[in-house]
Amino acid sequence: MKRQVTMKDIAKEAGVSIATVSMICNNKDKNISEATRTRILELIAKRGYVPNVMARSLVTKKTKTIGLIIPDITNPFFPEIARGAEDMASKSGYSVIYCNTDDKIKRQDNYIKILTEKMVDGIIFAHSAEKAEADFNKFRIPIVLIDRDSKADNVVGRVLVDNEAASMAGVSYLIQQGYKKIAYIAGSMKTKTAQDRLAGYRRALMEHGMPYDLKWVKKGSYRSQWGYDAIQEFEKESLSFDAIFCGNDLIAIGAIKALKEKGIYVPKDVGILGFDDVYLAQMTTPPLTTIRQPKYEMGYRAAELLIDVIEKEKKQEEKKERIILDTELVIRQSTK
Amino acid sequence: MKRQVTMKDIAKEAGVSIATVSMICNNKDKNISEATRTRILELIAKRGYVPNVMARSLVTKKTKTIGLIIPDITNPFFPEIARGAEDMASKSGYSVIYCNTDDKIKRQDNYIKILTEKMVDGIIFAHSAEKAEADFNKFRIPIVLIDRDSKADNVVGRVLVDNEAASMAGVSYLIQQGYKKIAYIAGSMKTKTAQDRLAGYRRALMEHGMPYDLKWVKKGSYRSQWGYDAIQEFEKESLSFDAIFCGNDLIAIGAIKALKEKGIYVPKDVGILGFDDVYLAQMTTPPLTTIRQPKYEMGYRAAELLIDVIEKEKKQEEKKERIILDTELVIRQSTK
DNA sequence: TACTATTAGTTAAACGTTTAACTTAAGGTA
DNA sequence: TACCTTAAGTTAAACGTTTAACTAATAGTA
Repeated sequence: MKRQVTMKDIAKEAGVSIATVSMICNNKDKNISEATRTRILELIAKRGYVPNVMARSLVTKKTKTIGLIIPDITNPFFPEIARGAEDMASKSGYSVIYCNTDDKIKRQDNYIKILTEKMVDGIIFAHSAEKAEADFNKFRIPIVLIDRDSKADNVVGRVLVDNEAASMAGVSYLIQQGYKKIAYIAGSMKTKTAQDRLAGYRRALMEHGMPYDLKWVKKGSYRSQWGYDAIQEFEKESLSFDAIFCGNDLIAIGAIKALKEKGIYVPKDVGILGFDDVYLAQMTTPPLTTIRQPKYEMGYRAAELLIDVIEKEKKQEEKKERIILDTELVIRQSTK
Repeated sequence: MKRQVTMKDIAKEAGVSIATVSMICNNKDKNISEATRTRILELIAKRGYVPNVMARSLVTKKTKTIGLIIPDITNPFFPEIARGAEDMASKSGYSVIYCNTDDKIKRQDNYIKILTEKMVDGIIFAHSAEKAEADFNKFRIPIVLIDRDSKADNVVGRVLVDNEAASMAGVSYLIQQGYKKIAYIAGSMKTKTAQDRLAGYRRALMEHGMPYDLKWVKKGSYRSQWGYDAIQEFEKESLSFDAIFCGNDLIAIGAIKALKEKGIYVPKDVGILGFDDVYLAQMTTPPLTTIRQPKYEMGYRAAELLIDVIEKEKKQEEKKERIILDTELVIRQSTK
């Protein structure tokens, strides 16, 4: 591979100093004559010069790169978030390094270390709450939380959804539709979202004067296999229900599959309510009634917020934005 | 934010030279006494020193970062690939920057430029063939192609699937099941995959002495809306068929939806064969018969190959690996 | 004329590492 | 004793930029 063309080469060939070339590249050209400016620019194009970002970053301490730490890109909830973040980032000239943690603290810590070393300018983070509260002090860079809240106060912002209110609205809808015995299959309780959704489920029941009983809630993970398995558990305990609120759409899909195998039909025999409205949700039979989260927007706004902080170099203290995005109950055919 | 702790700080505090610290950090410590070694290591831990990768990269010309250029992470075919690549990369201490091109040449070129500037050590690339052949000469870094082949000869490797053979096997299966009039809804003809799958469809028909007629093939995009629309087009032309081979699972799902709305049932009235075996495929009603691609493995192997080239600094000429992964016909319930 | 401003640059230090070449002291060998 | 080897470092250049501080020449002004 041929050697990279450097500023030095350009400067030498043009008979100017390196600083002149640098200034032209960075549009700090108030003190450069139009003639030299175009001459240098042409030379740059001709020689195919591209600036070395390493060298630049070394002095500016900005890498124009952000990190995106999520549990698993393979979970259909996350690609849209990632896409939103990437679209916004690239619009502002940033690249994004993505990291899958599987909600494992160890992987999470490792990525934090790596991203710190790589000197990313900031991080978008859907963190696991496995340890009571993540230690964000490890970060010396701005971080914005998505999807999952945390009490940690050294983050510059959050882009969330009101999981409790959304769940409450969803379960209330179920109640209004006449469902009497509503079970809840929760996702991983390691996440704040699962805790909030449980709280919403509970509040909906209470406010409608219906009993809240932990017998009717199963706690597991956010995978469709868990939805499938949870149904078996309910059956073992011979618990009967006429509707199930599921922690996310994947769980809902697994549950529907299990019910179908037992000859129980949705929504005829039991109603199913999902959460997220992933792409899949409209493709299943029956299409899922679910609570939509604006996933793309979540990623987009998070990147926007983060980049804003980075560029303004706001102190973390200054302004901690908390953006709450709207959810929407999407009524399809898994409920009557 | 506090200043980064540097090697200089460590060296000064320990009363050694910077070079000593550097050598210890990089395990080039043959000439370092065990005593100093542990002393420095302890100091590093105590002060929380992390090396500045920018500075290092500036001299070594390695960033331990690779790029992943794909059309769209939101397309369920790609997350698994991305995950495979990321898993392998992080195992070897590499990070991955991901880029969505939407198969737009302009975005593609832009990312190539950015990744070059950021000095990634290599690129994994699912490229669009919109322009006859992509100009990989823009790259001064190793690149491995995934999913879509190209005649370009300045790539260090490819990880592919034999789309033609796989399609031929799939369509042959359809024929063996007794289907007589098999249509094909193709994805974007900008991609080599779509072209190869068409070739396979054609060969299957020909080798079984069945007529190949372009009336029965519709060319569009890899989105489920296209599958839906293609059915309307067939109807307008009042073409009848008893099976459809779809360019991917998304198309298949869209087609099934359109058929269902017209009261045509799968597989009773028409059989449907998909491609990819995305997660969705087993969740739909009916679950899709489809040709599975080893997506995770594709990403994993591509990263493995790329990193191998990077670390060995093989010349591009030396060894151009072409890895062909096995596909598998997964028979579910969308065919009889 | 003497002074100030403006234009169009240049100089050189700094960013935090890596690494080839050198040094110095102690120990071994003939 | 004189010479060689080895261990345990040190020195200094290099990587490719950015940027604050400086300069030199010309134009404008009182």
